[in-house]
This record gives sequence, C-alpha cells and structure tokens, in this order.
Amino acid sequence: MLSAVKMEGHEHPDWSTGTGTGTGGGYYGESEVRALHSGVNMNSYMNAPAMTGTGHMNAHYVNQVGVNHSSMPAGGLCQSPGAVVQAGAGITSLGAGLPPSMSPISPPPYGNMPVMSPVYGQAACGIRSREPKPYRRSYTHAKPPYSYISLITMAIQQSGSKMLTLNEIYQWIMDLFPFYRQNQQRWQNSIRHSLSFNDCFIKVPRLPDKPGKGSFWALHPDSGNMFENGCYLRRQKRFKSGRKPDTGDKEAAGGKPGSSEVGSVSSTSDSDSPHSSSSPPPPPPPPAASEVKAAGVELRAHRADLLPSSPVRMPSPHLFSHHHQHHHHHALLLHEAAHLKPDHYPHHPHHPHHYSFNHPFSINNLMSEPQLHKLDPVVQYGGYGCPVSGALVAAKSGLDPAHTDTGYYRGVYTRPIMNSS
DNA sequence: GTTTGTTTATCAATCT
DNA sequence: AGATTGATAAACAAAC
Repeated sequence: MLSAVKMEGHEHPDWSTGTGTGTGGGYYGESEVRALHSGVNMNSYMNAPAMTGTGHMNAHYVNQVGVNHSSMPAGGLCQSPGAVVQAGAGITSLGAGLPPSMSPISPPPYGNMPVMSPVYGQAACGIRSREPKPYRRSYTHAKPPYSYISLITMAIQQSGSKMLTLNEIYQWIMDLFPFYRQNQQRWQNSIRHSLSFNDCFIKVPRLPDKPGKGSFWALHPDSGNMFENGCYLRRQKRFKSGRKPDTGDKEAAGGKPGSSEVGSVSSTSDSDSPHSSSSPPPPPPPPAASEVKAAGVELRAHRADLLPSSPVRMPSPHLFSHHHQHHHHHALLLHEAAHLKPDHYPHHPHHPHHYSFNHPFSINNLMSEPQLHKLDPVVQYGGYGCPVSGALVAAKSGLDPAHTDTGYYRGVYTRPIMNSS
C-alpha cells in the first residue's frame, strides 16, 4: 500500500500486470491466482529440482497466458489441445504436442511493433479488467516465465562471445519477448539491478580502443550450472562468487559488495557454489600473462578483440586461468562445460551439452540442436520453453534474431522437448 | 543529457 | 517463522 503510492505515473498500470511495487502476488485477482495454482501443470515440471519455489514470476506468465488448464505431463506432452489453444504460448507449448497450425498465437507484429501492443492495448486503454479472465490476455505478449537472471543468462550464453553489453541484453530480450518491448524502464532497471546484484554476472571492461557505452557482461565461469537442472525458470540456488574466507576483502578489491551481505547468509560461498561439491577446483595453473590477479581478483579478458586491458573483478583467479588458451570466444562456456562435464567437452562448441537433465525449460532445449531447427520457421521457436533456440539459430545462422521474427510461441509444438539432444 | 552501473529498500511467493 | 529468491522502485554516481 505504502509503496504503491510511489508508483511511477508514466507506466501503464495494467500492462504491467502490477500495481505498485509488488511482484506477482498482487497482480491478479484471486481467481487468477487460484487458476494458476489449480491448473497450471507446470507443477508437473516442478518436480524438477529447480522448479521448487518457482514463485510468482511464473505466476505472471501463467496468469496472463492463462495456462491454467493445460494438462501436461512432466514429459511435456500436451494432452489437451483445446486447453493449449488457450494456453497459447504457455508452458504447455513446451510440450510440443501442438501442431503449428494450432498455434493460437499470431505472429507478433515485429519490427513495427507499436509501443502498445494489441494485446495490452485492450488492457491499456481500459482499466485493467477486473474480471478474472486471465486467458483473455494475449499469449504473445505475456510475460515470459523466465526470471531476469535467466533471461540475462540465456542472452549471454547465446551470444557468440559469451558476453554482451547491457544494451545488447536489452535487445536480445526484446527481440525474443514482445512483452519486454514495453515498459522498458521498469524491466531494464531490473535487468541492471540483476546484473549488478548477482554474482553470477561479471563485468568485462571494453577495450579502450573500442569505446562504447558500458562494459560487457558475462557469466561468472563458476556459475555454469546455476540452472544445473536445466530449467531456466529459476535458479536452483543463488550463485555466490567463491570467496576465500581468508581474504574476505574481495569486496574491497572490486567484488560485488552488495552480494556479500546476501552471501553472508549462506556463509560458505563455496558450499553455495554448485560446483563446490561435485567438481574439484581446476588445477591452479600459473596466472598466465596476468590473466588473473589474485587477491585483487583481476582478470584480463580473453577476447583480445573485445576485451580491454583493464582488469575484471573475478572471485576465483583459477577459474579463468586454465582455459585462457582456448578459443577465446568460448572461454566462459568452455569453462562451464568443463565444470559440468569434467571428463569431456562437447565437440561442438555450439552444441554444448551442459546439462544432462532435459528439462522442458532446459538449457538443452534452449541452446542445443542448431541443426534441428535451423531455419525452420516452425521448429525454430516455440513457447517460452525455448525462446533461445530461435535466437541461437538466428545467431548461428548469421541471422539477426530481430529479423527472424522470433516468435517464441511458435514451433515449439513440433519439437519434442524430450529429445532435444 | 542519457546510459550504465551500484546500492538500498520493499514486497511477494516459496521453501525449510 | 525465518530464510531465500525474485521483482520492482528509486536514489545516486560515473561514464559516455
């Protein structure tokens, strides 16, 4: 209540699905929420480790999309076409059962997308309709079920260089999710916040000779399996950059100070680290060529083309040092993979099988199988389950995702989620 | 002036 | 109930 007073006036109250500062919870009427809880069979996914506590972010999407009734077994098969039609791009679409023709979603008005989408247009002009009709909202512009952290992660991972500028992240998100073409101030602020606040994102300065705004953002090499479960809906646990208890002044060295407090909760950042238990730390190679500077935790980017000489704050020097000789544009990814699959590394850098678990929202679905849907408009994109694939394909095929009409709601139906690799 | 980045605060939902 | 995670708002500073 109190905070709601502080709402910005410039945003369309209804499109935002929210009133006030609140998150998902207060966005919808009871009935909607109930619908979510009762019907959404995302729960079937949710047995997946990662899905525990998916929380409101999914509620957003689900509610808006009205994916309430779709019954989808964990396997992702949609049994209820009718429901799916309503569910649209909903989670159900991940199920892959729905033929493209049945896709309830019309191609988004790409390119000339008006500020106000047709979808939200209705809502926007009118007051948010109070009637509990979640399914009325268009799926096209429903809020994706991914958290901002997930979106950022996906964006970065799909990029060839594994690092993006803030603006590129914005663009990527907007390209794939019409939802985010509106009210940019709001979510972009959240994106920035996420980047800064979460240890899993690291800043890679630009090269001086390549001026531009902002740094590059990359994934912390050790954050590789934040979504170990493969589900991009929610992290299994917050990634905390490893910090040696001994030093502890990492923050002073440029670490993310804000995170420390959070980290304090989980105390042992190492234990927090998904890898801590499973993967032994890589051999401490000599910090070659000042790639890394301990204590101060400085790191030089591997990308000579992109990276500047300025240091990057890195929590664990050893994290990068051992792969600096790899093909630079996959440095981070490789590292991740190395962690995830210590034994072997995918032959195709573009086909990184990071995760063994094939979750419908799995990174496998998102990031793999370029050849499968290559340039296949139908298969390329699907529901929110695999928005990245489109971008990936586009990226891999040299297409601009923005120009490939990445209707994330399409096609997924034709793509069995279980076989993504 | 705008964008980018950091930080603090609050709220909601969920998990333990 | 407390902790955790995420979303959102906002103030502020630095960089461009």
